[in-house]
Amino acid sequence: MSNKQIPCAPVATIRRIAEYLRVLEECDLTSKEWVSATDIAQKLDLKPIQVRKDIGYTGFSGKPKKGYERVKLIASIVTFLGWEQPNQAVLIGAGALGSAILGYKGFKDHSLDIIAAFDKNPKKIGTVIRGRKVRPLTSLQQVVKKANVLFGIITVPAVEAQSAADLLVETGIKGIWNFSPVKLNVPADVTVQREDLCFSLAILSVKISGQSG
Amino acid sequence: MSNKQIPCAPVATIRRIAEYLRVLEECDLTSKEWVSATDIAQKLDLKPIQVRKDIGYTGFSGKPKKGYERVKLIASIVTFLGWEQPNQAVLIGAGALGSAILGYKGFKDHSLDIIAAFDKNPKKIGTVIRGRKVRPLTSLQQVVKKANVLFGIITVPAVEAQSAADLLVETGIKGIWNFSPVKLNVPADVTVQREDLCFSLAILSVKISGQSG
DNA sequence: TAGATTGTTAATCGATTAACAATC
DNA sequence: TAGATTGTTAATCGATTAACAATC
Repeated sequence: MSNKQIPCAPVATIRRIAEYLRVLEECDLTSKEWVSATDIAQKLDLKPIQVRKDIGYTGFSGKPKKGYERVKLIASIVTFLGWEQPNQAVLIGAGALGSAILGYKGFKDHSLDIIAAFDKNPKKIGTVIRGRKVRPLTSLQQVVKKANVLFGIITVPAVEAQSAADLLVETGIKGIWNFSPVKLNVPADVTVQREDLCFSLAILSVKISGQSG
Repeated sequence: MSNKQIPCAPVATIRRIAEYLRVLEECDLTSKEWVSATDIAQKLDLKPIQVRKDIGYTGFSGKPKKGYERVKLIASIVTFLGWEQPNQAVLIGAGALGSAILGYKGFKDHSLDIIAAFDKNPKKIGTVIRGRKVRPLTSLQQVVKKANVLFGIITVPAVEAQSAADLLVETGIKGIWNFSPVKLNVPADVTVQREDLCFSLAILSVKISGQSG
């Protein structure tokens, strides 16, 4: 009965699960062997029922009265997120934002390893940014094939975003993390995660102005 | 009858409306005086009914058969988003990410004007990043009061995020754009927009791995 | 006029929340 | 044992989609 069908988790659930992982690794809870949905919910202003439902999507089971075995729950979430082994990625666009992302230490905790940076600007090629040598786009295909690269990160200006995406698609990559303010055109089997600051700014703007009304 | 009650728009609607604005300003449509929901939907892979419903939240009305008057719709969206006048913001944390945000040209199109940058590092104070002099946190209160600052942007490391938020709350600011991987503790009347890369990474990871299942 | 398009009201869909039996 | 907690099944809530009358 353990091969129960687990339906695909909603995006909101995935976000929360990533947050549970962080809470479970916080020092407040590291001393506990068992953690309940109530413990987690309290730290995040959520309702215990939601935490339980979310954890269900990972396929992990707790024990009535005790809760969830902390270490095993962490392992289950890590598996659910696909963060067991380091995941290789490449980055296109070694500008200010690209550099910031290359330098972000936090990704190590999420098994993300940006193995190479690419840029079309000849002046940048060959320079070293955050420990990675910047390479020409012509070597993208080769690098992706050689390492087992899971997805590409696009941090180029708007006008160059689509062609960067096209190059990534050409390599056979199935995921793109898009930091440019452009809706990319890609085949249906390629997943794009948009990180468009304009949207967040819009939400914040409306919420703030709405509060006075 | 024009003082009809418009309910608060869902977050997903706000995101899409920001995207409609971009489409309406694209060269493809600038020649058109009238734009229909179908026109917009087609450009974004959405259904016309959703576009019409969303536009309804802005309070703007179209004309049967013709569609929406393009220039007026843009104006209505800009008002809805609170982007009529430049909105002042301050930024705390002049590191790599902070610099990238300070240098992002696209914000001009969204009426965002980051008027000042702050940092606690004495070595950074006084230096100029992307045209803004970095100031000490002790002058935050004064700068916020003098200008009409709408919100604060937090780009400090995780451990400093909460104290940065506390300082912003102290100034009376009602909005925070939080780029740190920390859930901030703020009063109920302060809006926080989280920009946690870890969440997006989680979503992308699950979607990619899920595709093979 | 006929057809395209709007905006409203109703139906559907999916996510969140509640209720509750099972249980260590 | 009694009480806390899980996981399932049902109810509620809100967003999306459909249906359709109104209209330029």
